[in-house]
Amino acid sequence: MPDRLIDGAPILIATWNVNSIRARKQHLLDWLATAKPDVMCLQELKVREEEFPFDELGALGYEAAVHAQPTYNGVAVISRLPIEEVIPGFAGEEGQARLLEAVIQGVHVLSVYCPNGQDPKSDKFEYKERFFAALRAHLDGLAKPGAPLALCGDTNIAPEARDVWDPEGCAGSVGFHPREHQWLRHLADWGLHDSLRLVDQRPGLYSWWDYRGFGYGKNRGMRIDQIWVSQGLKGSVKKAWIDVDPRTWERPSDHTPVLCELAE
DNA sequence: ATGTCTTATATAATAAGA
Repeated sequence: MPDRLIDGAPILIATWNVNSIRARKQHLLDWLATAKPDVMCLQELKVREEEFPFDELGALGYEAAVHAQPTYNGVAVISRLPIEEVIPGFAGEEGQARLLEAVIQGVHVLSVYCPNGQDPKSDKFEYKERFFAALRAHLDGLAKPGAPLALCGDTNIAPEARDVWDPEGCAGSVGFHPREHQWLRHLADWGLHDSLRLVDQRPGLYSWWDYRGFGYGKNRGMRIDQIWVSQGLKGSVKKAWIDVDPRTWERPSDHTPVLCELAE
């Protein structure tokens, strides 16, 4: 058995695809002030690193590790606990800023923004396939499943029927396609567990609703953001939930935060 | 409802994502 990884106080980890850190800066600051996560993974920064709000997050007690590019993609880990090591990027990115790892209290925290894939017939879908294969290979080279690791972010895949608003209608579409489920299963087979499903089996728990067609109002959502924990952290997951509230705010991200509390 | 709302960029109209 691995050593105890979480000493003392519980650690609250969160992940949020903000869909532009500039457009959502105040939402993020407001949410941090009340939710108070210790570690937070962010995706879709859509900003140059020099325009990332280091100072305003610093004022709330967070240091930040950022892997960004102009206009598209971009991921970060922000933390109130010291960040011991930062590894930006990996071999599968193909020039797009989609993965950053930060080591915090010995825990590997990975913020990931997986490709959307657009359409199963699109070449972007092939990129999504390569990305998932490369991500699995990256984990193979990074750590053993017994090591403490949390892979957090927007996988752009809803794992199961209970994670989409219309399983029949969505079947075969991007985000809920059998090939995508194979890729996600292969990734999870490294030794990852979907933290929310360790503690909550209810259907209809969504993290994303389409801007189009009044998706949120009709609750046409999908759970495409997850916090995956390694075998070494599985026993430490005490709570896991989705905070829908920010999706109701004015000019929201199309995603809402996902959280997981780790404790002895 | 293959829609339309979002954000980005050499700030006006377009591209791209979801």
